[in-house]
Amino acid sequence: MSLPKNYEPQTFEGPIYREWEQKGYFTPQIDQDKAPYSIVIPPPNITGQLHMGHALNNTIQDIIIRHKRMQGFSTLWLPGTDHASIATEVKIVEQLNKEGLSKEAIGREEFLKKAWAWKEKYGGKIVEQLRRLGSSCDWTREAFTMDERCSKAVKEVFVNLYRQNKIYRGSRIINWCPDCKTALSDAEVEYEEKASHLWHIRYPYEDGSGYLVVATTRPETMLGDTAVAVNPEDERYKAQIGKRVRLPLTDRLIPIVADSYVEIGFGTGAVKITPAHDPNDFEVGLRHGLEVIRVMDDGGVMNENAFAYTGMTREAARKKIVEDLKAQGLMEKIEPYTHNVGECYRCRSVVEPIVSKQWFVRMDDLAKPAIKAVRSRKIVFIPERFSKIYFNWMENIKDWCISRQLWWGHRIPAWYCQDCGEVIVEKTDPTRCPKCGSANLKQDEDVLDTWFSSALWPFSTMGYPEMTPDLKYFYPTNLLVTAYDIIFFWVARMIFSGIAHMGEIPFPEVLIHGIVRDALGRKMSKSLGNGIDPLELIDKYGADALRFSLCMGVAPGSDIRFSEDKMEPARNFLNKIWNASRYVLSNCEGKKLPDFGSFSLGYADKWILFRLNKTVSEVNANLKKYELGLAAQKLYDFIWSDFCDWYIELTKPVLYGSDEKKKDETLSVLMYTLKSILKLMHPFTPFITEKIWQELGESQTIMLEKYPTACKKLAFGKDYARFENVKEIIRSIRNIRAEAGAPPSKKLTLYIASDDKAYLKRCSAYICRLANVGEIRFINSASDIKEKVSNAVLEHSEIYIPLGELIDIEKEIQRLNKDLEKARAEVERSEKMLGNPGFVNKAPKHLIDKEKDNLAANTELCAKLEARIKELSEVSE
RNA sequence: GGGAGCAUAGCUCAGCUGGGAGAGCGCAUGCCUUACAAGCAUGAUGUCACAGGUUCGAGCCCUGUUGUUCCCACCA
Repeated sequence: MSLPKNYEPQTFEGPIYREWEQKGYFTPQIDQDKAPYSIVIPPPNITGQLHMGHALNNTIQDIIIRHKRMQGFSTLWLPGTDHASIATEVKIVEQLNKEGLSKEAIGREEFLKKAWAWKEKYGGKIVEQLRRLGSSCDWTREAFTMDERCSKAVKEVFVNLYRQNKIYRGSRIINWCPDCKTALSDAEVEYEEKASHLWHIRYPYEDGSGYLVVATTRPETMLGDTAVAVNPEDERYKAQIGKRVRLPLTDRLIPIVADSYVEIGFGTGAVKITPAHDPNDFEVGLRHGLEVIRVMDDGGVMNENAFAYTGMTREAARKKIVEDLKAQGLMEKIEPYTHNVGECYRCRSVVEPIVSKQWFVRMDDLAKPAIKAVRSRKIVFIPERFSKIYFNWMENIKDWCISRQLWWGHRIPAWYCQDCGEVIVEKTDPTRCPKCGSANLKQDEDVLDTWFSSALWPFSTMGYPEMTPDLKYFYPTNLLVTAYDIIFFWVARMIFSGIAHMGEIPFPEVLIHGIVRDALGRKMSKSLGNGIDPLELIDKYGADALRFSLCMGVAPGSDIRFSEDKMEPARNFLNKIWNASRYVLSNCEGKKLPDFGSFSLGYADKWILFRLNKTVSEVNANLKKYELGLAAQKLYDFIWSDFCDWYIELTKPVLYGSDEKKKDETLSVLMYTLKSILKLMHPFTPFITEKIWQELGESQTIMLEKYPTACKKLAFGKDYARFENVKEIIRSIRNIRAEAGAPPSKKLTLYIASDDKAYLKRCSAYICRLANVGEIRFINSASDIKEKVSNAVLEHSEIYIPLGELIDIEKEIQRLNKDLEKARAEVERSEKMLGNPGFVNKAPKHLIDKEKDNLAANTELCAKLEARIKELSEVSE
C-alpha cells in the first residue's frame, strides 16, 4: 500500500472512470426490494462543447446520484443528448456553405444523410466530456432525442394530441426568423432594448382636407397597412372615424377605424394597422375584417406587394421609404426612440412577426393541471421562489407554435391528400387517403420544435408508450436539476407533458441552480470570448478540483462568478487529503490494526471522533436539503482544520514513540476517520477518494460503500470539552511564543495551574509536541515559580512560560489587558442579558444557563487577570 | 408596466428554524517541524447598504428608501 508522493489527478482519473463503467457500477438493477432513485440528465445539444454551465449542472447531479447510490437506492442517472434541431441545422448549413454547397442544392434526403454523419462524428464528443467530469450516468441506457425510442414517443404524443383536438394547424401571426427561415415559438425570441427612431408620417385624407399623422417604429411595414386606428374616445379623431386616408407611396386608400387598443396619450393617437406584420395589428384586423397583406417574403425581402420597393431587403426598404417620405413632405418628424426588438435566440437576427400557416399546441387544457401540480406542491421548486417564474409563464401562456421550417428534426406525422385535400395524421406512414382512397399523399414538409421532444424526455427515454419495466420502476423520476434559464423551454413543458401523457407528474422536485458567469459577472459567451473551458481546467487541476470548486461557497439558485483562481484552493485541498492519506498509509504498512472499538480511546481520539460524528450529521442534513455548498464547506473545515492540523499532529507523539500497542490503537482511529472522510467526500470528489480507497485494499470500490451516518456511540461530550481546553492551552503557548519572538525551535518549559490536573497530565505529550514544550510542571499558584514568566489566563487553567530576557513586561501587560478587555466585555454582556427580565422569562433555558456559566467563568477570568496585571505593574515600577 | 434576486472583511462569497460575525484569496510576522512550501504557526481587518418597525434579543422577520443585476410584458 502506498500512494505516489505527488497528487497528479491526470494519472488516475481516466483509468478509474473506465473501470467503474466497465464493471457496471453505474447501471442499476430493477430490484423490487430496493427503493428506486432516478434523475434524467438535461440532454446537452449534440452541437455542444462542455461548458461551465454543463460542468456545474452535472456536478450537482452526480453528487446527488452518488450520495443516493451510497445510501442504498437503486440509482439511475439516465443520460443522453438532444438533436437541437435549429442549432444543428445552422451548423450543417455553415459546413455546406464552406464546401460551396447549399441545403436546397443537395436536397432533403442528402442533407439528412450529412446531418446524421455529422451527429455520428461530433455528437459523442460531449458525452465523452461528461465522462471526464466523472458523471456516473448509466451509459447502457443512453438516449438521443431522435433515436427510435424517442421518435416513437414523439409520434404517439403528436397523434394523440391531434385526436384530442389539442394540436391544430392554422394561419396565425408567428415569430419568423428570416435568416433561419423558420417559425419560432414565443420562448425562442429574446428581446433586447435598442436605440431607434419613432417616425411620424403624414397620411393624407382622401378628401384632401389635410392629413393625419401616425407614429411608427417600422416604416417599411407601412406598405402592408390596411387601416389606421384611433381610440373611439379620442376627441381629436372622433369626426374622422370611417373616413379614408391615402396610404403614402402606394395607390391604396385605407379606412380609419376605431379600436380601444389604441392609447390616446401615446404618439399621435393614431396607429397604422399592418395585420400581416404585427401581432396587435393582426388582432385589430380580425376585429374589423381588414385585409392581410404580406409585404415581405420568407427571407426578409420586400415582395411583389411592396410597390417600388419590391426586391429590397427590409433594412434597405426602410431607408428608402424614409427618404421618399421626406422628399414628398410626408415626414412630420423623427424622434429618437429606444424600444425592445425581438431577436432569434440562435442567430440573433431581428425576428419578423408574420402571418403564416403553422401547427400549434392548444395550451389552455394542458396548462391547468400543470399549474395545479405546483400550486398543490406535488411538485416543488427549490429554491421556492422559482415557482413564481413558473406560474407567471404558465398562467399567461399562449398556444405553442411547434412547426419549424427545417429538415433536421422529427418530421410532422401529417399527410395531405393531393386529390381531396384530406389531412391525415398517423403514427405509421399512410399509403392511401382514408377519405377518397387516393395514393397521392404528401407528407408535411416541416419538423417539430426541438423542445417538443425534450418535453417527453423523462418518459420517452424509458420506453413510452410501452409500459416497460424501466418506466414502471423508475417513473416518475425523483428530481430534476437545471439552471433557471430553461424553466420555460423545458421544465414547464415536461410538467404538462408528463401529466398529459403519463397521467403522472414527471418529478416531485426541481432543483434550480444559477448560471456560471465570468469574474466580472458577465454571462460566458462565445462572442465575448470570456468563456472558460472546463476541459482545460480538468487537464490542469483534475476533475475533482473542478467539481469541488464549483460547489464551494455556493448558495442554491444563485449565479456563480467563476475564474480560474478558484481552482487552486480546491486543488490544494485535494492535495491535502492526498498527503494526509499518505501519512496514514505509510504508518499502517504491513500492520494488522486492532478492531476499532476494542480498546479504550485517548482524549484526542475521542475529540476527533466527536468532531467527525458532528460533521457526518451536518453533512447529511445539508445534502438532504441540497445545500451542497454548506456541506462542502463543512467537509473542508473538518478535514483541513480538525483532522489535518490537529488530529494528525496529535498522533505524531504516539506514532513516533515506542508504545506499539498504543500506536496500533491510534492508527485504528486514524484509519477509521480517514475512511469516513473518503466516503463523505466521494460524491463531491469521486476520483481521488476512489484512488485512495483502493490503496487501502478494503473493497473493490468506494462507490458502493455505505454513506456514513451519525452514530450515538461517538458522542463524547465531556471529554471533547476537556480536549478543547488542551487545544486552548496549545494555542496560547504558540501565541506567547510568537509575540515574544521566541524561536520556534526553542523548547520551552511550561507551568500549569489548574483545578483539574488529571486530564491535563494525561494530555502532556500532546502539549509538548504541538507547542514544542520540553517540560511541564504542574503547580498550585504562581508563587511557586521563581523565574520570570510570561503568562496567560484561560478559562480552566493558567499557564506560565519562562522566557527570560525575551519577556517585555510592558508588552506582557498589554497582552493581558487585551484579554481582560475581552473578558470584561463578556461579563458586561452577560450581566445585561441576565438583568433583562424579558430575556430571563422568555429565552429558552439552555441559553440562560449558558449565559450564567459564561458570566461566572468570565468574572473569574477578570479577577485573575486583574491580579496578574497588578502584580506585574508593581514589579515594573 | 409587472415580478424576482443581490447589497456582510481590500476582493470573491457563505451564514441552516432570529440567541456570542465566518471561509477562501489577499495582507503582516516567523518557520523547509520526518504527510503536504499545493505547506505550518501567529496576527490585523466589519456602523452585516440606509431609515423605521416587530421582538427580551435582528445580518436573518416586516415596511419604506437608495444602489445594482436579472426575468416577464404587444403600447405603435
